[in-house]
Amino acid sequence: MAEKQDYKSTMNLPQTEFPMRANLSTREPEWLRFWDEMDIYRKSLEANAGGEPFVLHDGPPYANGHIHMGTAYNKVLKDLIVKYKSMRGYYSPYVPGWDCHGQPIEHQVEKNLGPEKMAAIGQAKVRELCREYALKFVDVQREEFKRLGVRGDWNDPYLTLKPDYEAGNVEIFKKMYLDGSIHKGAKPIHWCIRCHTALAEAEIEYADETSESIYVAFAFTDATPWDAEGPVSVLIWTTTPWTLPANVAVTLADDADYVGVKLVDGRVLVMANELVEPVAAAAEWEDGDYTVLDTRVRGRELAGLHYAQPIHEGVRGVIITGDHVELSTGTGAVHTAPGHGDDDYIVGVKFDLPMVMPVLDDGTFDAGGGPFKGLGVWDANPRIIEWLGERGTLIASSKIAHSYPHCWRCKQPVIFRATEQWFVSMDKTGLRDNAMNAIDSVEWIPGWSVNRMSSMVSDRPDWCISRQRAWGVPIPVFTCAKCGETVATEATFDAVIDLFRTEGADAWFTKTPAEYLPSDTACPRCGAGVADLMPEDDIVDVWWESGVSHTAVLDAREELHRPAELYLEGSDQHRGWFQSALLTSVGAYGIAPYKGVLTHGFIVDGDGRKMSKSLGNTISPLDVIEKSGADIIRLWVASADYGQDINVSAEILDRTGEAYRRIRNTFRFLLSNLDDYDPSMAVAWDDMPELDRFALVQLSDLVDRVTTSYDDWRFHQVFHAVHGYCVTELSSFYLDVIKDRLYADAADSAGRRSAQTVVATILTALVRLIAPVLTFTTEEVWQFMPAALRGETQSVQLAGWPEVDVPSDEAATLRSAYDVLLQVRDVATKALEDARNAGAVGKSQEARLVVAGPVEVLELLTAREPSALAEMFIVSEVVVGDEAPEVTVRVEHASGEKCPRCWNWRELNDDGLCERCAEVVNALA
RNA sequence: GGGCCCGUAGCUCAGUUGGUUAGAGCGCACGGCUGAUAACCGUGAGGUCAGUGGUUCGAAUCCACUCGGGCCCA
Repeated sequence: MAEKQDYKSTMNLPQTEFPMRANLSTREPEWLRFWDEMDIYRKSLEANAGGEPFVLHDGPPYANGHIHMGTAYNKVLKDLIVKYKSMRGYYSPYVPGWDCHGQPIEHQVEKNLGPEKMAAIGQAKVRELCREYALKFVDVQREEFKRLGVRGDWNDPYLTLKPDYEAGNVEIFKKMYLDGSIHKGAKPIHWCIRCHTALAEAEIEYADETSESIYVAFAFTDATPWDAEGPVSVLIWTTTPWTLPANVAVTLADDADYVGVKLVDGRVLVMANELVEPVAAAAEWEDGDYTVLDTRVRGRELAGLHYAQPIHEGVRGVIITGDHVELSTGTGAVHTAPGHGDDDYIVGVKFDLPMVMPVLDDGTFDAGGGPFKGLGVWDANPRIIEWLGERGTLIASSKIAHSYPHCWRCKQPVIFRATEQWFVSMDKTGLRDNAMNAIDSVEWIPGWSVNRMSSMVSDRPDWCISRQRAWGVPIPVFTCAKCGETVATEATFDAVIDLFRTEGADAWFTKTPAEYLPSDTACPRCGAGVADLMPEDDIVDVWWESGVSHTAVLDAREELHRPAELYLEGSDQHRGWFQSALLTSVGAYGIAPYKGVLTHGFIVDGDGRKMSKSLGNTISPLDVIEKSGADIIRLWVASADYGQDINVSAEILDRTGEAYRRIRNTFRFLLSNLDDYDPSMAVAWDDMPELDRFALVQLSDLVDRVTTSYDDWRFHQVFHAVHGYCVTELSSFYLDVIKDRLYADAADSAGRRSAQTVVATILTALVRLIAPVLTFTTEEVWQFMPAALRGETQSVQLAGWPEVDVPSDEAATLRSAYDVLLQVRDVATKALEDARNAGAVGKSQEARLVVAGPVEVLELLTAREPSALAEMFIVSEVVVGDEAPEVTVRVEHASGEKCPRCWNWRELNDDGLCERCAEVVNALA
């Protein structure tokens, strides 16, 4: 026992302080302090001050609530890219931002206050509370993002509520307004009665709702082909009875057949031929209750006929035709109220129909509601049905369950209602075409993303940018109190830009225009002076606000530039930020705000289902950090293919943790064998054993593969390449093989130093390759490295990118030779396993191998030293045997005795050691 | 209902222009080692490539449909 201990002390066994257990949740914060103290963000910029710039422009998350898996994923992916580019030498500033305005915050503040207090305080006070609320969550999220290891200018982020940013909105508005892209118009939009506001598409949620379903007969006042049969009406179907007061037309399908259906009371109802049966079923007509008359005409033949408006006495409506008429439901005759529907609006414009709008902001009817004046639309529904029933024009009535739009905040059903709004016109100034062209100039990752963007831009309606709320940036124009004219000129815009820049948008609500507009400002129509100008009440859509960051941030900050190299967000932003940024940039400058756009999928659970509280399948990144550490999240981010949805579950995180430990242990083993190493001991390529050269070839190939994967934005392949390399190339092959040399050869022998040279090369390359991902762990590795390997470089983040050069001709030869040798090794390990199971050997070092095989294989083997083969197979002896069609390996017990020091089987010297060990031990003595 | 996208072993991913018994790593089972030890090495078992039907001499790869899922829109 004592003797054994002695030999152990003569060996160079692995030694390192680098802990096997990561204990990330407590150690990571220490590295955050370390980086903070050295100001790593500034240092990374200074280091690449002369480098080509790479600007990844952060899309601002909404300053509301804690981060979740999706925001964590997004930020880590960005950080990974920024750090990679930075290590490649790019000047890569990263300025995080937050979206601070908008309805959700205002709504939350409103909820906290309660409706009474809310009504009692003024707009300025509301804005102050909203600001406090937003800033609070900026702080919360900032700390959470930092904890993930994300590097950026956290001390000076961009906030959409900052005065400079608010002024940026006006700069873009000015350009687009003066170009004629922005106009005021009436248009049906989603309107929330409760919130008294227009809602953007993004603010709408669809949910099941039960509505009235009614069939109503509109009596013709002009002659029809069916007049001989009795009084003729056109039959319409609607699920919104309250829109009937605004009816001005009935739209038919141009090409469809329409028939008259005669009821037992003699009335004739006109409807599409193919919908007669469904209508009969809905109206519960029995077979004898109705007759389909022979006369049938195309929809277009009825166009121009008039009918009596169903609600208003003495008013007439007109029959028109349109493309949007569906023949799958209803009657084929569509009740048309241009103020209450998108399709209706479009045909209304086409046929120059009046836009009747009898519904007020609060959802009640004005005089235009006729008998229903003063009623709210939902209350009016049953009354209207009753009223129609009394007049005999109600043919059928039932309930229908269908998907209906709701306000995303108050969850109430919304209505379509025409109001005065501000719009960005998609076509008036060619914005749509210009945007489509700009899309072509951008690199979209993944490639299909361009389809999605193109189809959305080509299909989208004009962009309604006004909101009737308090918490935001005002639409920066004025209205003449005398004549109602809009006043907005270069001079007024510049004055507003100035005002916002110096005092913030709050000043819009606390000052009068006379205080900041040029004194000679006057209404161009009636000549009224500045004292008669009223600031616009509406604020601008938050998508507009975040969209203009290309100007408010990229242009405004010295370290950034426009267009940015990359925008990176979830795929929902094709309709959100990617688009609002594109439209405002193309509108103002004619070009896209980004050179590249990377989109990732959504975070879903292990079964591919979306995460939701009701499903109970949510995972919080904060919990994962607490339990496992941020590097586990970062490794998970890198391991998944973002081109599709990204799964996360306890099992997936467990697997990720296992992969992490494998990588960490590989680093630990590399470190532990460099304890006595210094770069001055490095062995040159020409002096290395072949195996070591091959290891460098493998490393060089890895660097190439990983670099290409990063450059191609395929980060999951970075993970797979690095992990696979640790497991296959290193742990189970090279590192296993060189243990004998590292442990048993003399500490300063050429063989050991050569292996250490390779180990050091692998370590310093590998730690850089994975540093963008495992930001904490690689820093830990960096700080545990022999100081001389680290050099002057304080942090792995400043260490640059590895280059491992190997002579290419020799590398090619080695690759092909080892391709075969490793196959032989596979056969050998299998044979050893069989021998082990048979009880013939335990450790492979107890074995002697006899290899037979095809002549070209035997040639490869005999060309190498038997000792090199024995080393590679980790056995005591390898003998090249006879030629055979297949490679076969016979396992025999090694001859000689087990050397008590190195455990190889050898002829032992008198001192009981093998030749090599005797020499080493003697030299030590 | 429409647009875009996804569905390969328990998990994460490879699968070149369609071409032999579909691969890797992890996990799992079993074994070894005890000088990487809450480590390390080896062997093995796992897949009607979501399903159905086509095109083809041949399909995980092309087409259609169905099912399941995601984002966006109605």
